[in-house]
Amino acid sequence: MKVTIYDVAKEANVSIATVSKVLNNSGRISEKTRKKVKQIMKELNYQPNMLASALMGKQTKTIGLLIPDLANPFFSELARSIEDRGNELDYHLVICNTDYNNAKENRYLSLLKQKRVDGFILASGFEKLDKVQELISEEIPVVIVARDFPMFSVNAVALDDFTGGYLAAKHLVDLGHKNIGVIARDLWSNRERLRGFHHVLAENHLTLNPNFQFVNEVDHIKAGRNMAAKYIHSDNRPTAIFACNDLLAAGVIQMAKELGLDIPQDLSVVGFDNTSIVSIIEPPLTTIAQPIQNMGKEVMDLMVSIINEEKDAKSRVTLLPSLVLRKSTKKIT
Amino acid sequence: MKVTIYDVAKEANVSIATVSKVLNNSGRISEKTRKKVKQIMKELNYQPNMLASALMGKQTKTIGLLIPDLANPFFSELARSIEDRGNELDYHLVICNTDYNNAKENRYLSLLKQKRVDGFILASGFEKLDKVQELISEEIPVVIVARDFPMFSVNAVALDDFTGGYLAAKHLVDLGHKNIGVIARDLWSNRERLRGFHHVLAENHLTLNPNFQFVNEVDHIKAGRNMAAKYIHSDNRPTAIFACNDLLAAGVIQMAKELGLDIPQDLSVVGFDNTSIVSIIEPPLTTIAQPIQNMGKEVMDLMVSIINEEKDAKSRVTLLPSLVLRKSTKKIT
DNA sequence: TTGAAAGCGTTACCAT
DNA sequence: ATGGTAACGCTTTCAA
Repeated sequence: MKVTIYDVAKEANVSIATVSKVLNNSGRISEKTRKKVKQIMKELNYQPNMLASALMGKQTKTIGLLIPDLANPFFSELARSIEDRGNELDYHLVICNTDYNNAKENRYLSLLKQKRVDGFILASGFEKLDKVQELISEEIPVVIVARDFPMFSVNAVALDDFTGGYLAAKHLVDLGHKNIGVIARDLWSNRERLRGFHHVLAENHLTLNPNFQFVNEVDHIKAGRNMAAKYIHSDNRPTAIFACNDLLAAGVIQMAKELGLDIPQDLSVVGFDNTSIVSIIEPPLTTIAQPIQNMGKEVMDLMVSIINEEKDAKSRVTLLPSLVLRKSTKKIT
Repeated sequence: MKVTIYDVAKEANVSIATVSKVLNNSGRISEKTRKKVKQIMKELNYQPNMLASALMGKQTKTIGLLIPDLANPFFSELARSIEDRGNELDYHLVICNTDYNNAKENRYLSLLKQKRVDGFILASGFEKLDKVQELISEEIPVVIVARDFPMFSVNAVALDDFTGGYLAAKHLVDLGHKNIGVIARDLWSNRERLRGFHHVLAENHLTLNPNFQFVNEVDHIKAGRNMAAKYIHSDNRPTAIFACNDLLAAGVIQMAKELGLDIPQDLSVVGFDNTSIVSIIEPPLTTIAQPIQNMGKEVMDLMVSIINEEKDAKSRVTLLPSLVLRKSTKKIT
């Protein structure tokens, strides 16, 4: 059967208190007994039961990660980088796919709370904030990542989406484009990107292509294709399209090519995220890069520092996007 | 503070035993008290502590998933499908990236054992099987997925890799190719695919392009590029390449195009996995499809049935790959 | 139908 | 330096 501290204690002729102390390097134990106990633990292949110690108030060393969709490269790369840092810091991740579905979000939150995770990293939509609010009032550590809630005080590491949109628009406008379409889902971050985008347009006395509207298909590639077709078939076809993520951009490029357009000659397109698929796309996609690795590290570090109460003030880390030039945009002639 | 069964019991004027019973729908409780207790639980917003109940021998409802790399589309899609099924069955997933590194694998195993996960789903390499063997002898449920261990009796849901290789070779040979290159990492599943591949070649008195050798870069796209360059520059250039995953194939296509070859006119390429990136590749990739959704469901179902001891005999589910024709292969002329 | 009490495997305080 | 023991929050007999 499972070996417990009792077994170790008996075998080593000490009390369980002593065993517990050598386990945690706490209290004062003579070098001699420490050696002996450790020895016995090896022999018996003793594995401490974390459930019991967590029940006594210690950490579970487990973080809940709520993410919209692991099959989306941006999120899987983000999850990967968070897990990497977690591993270094000895935390495990319970990863949950929410599909931006509020009911799923809430269900996961409540279930993981019952499992007493040490904290939550939220990368999901959470258009309804009440449950998140609840976590906070219960003093459960929460960090938001890749999703901003400017209206409400919570720890977060986010991208400066406004700047992202700004950069994209600036690049396109600098290339001489005057009729630009945008493709985006109706998410907070995208509204920010649009704000940045509009800012540049306004500076240049330009306006968005009037066919713009938010898309809502879950399959991003398909969404990109459909919206691209709509833009291309309209009687006032844009010369450039800014897609709010790389998958959308991939769809745009696909459809544009199928409709006989040359990228970037007939249509410039810039994506967002800089996931690993950008180099697969033909032509390689010019995109606004999110520093995914960094983001993962920052969010995990922030989480852990909150858990350890190293900082009581809420803090917010904002990372900057950057423009990565490849081959999908071109100066207008 | 945290509300426990004691609080609920007190408030409802019953014993904690009664509360526990209504919680688990066990024992016989009068409808009246059941109602009352449930009512109080609502009011107090009582959340049962799973740590405590797991400590008493109940399940943790958590499964450890060891996977090589979440940033690889095949694995993230697989993880996604496993998690989906887990969610339906009320299990959470702790996801760990192993990078095919045996030390990491073992470390995760031991840590998750301490957390008393109900079982392990292993999608990682595990070239050293001792720790897996150990799990089995400790009667901890284990299922292997997307990775076969024919030599050793363990529950598994795997792809018929031999058939996968067979299908790829058959397709290429049917198109008239006689000089075919292969690109693969040295993994068990790839050795099987090669076996199936060779089988077809032998049937047709053909032999593999002699420049073949296993690759081992971790960056698959890069690996595909490098190996493709090698094949293309050799003085006996293959007319077709079988890449053992889609990423590798993407690299091949990229490099081939950079070197001025037309796909599929000058070089046919078939991939493996049928991940979502295939439709982004130009031209769309002909590939051997793994039924990823199915695989995720099967593995989770198998896991749960083992946990619930619905089957004591080891079982092994083998799924069949299929050829998906797209535009990257062409009849030789 | 309900409740008392004995665990589950730890930690931590207080003695010794 | 070491050990006894009361928690932690729950489940599960066994009595009542």
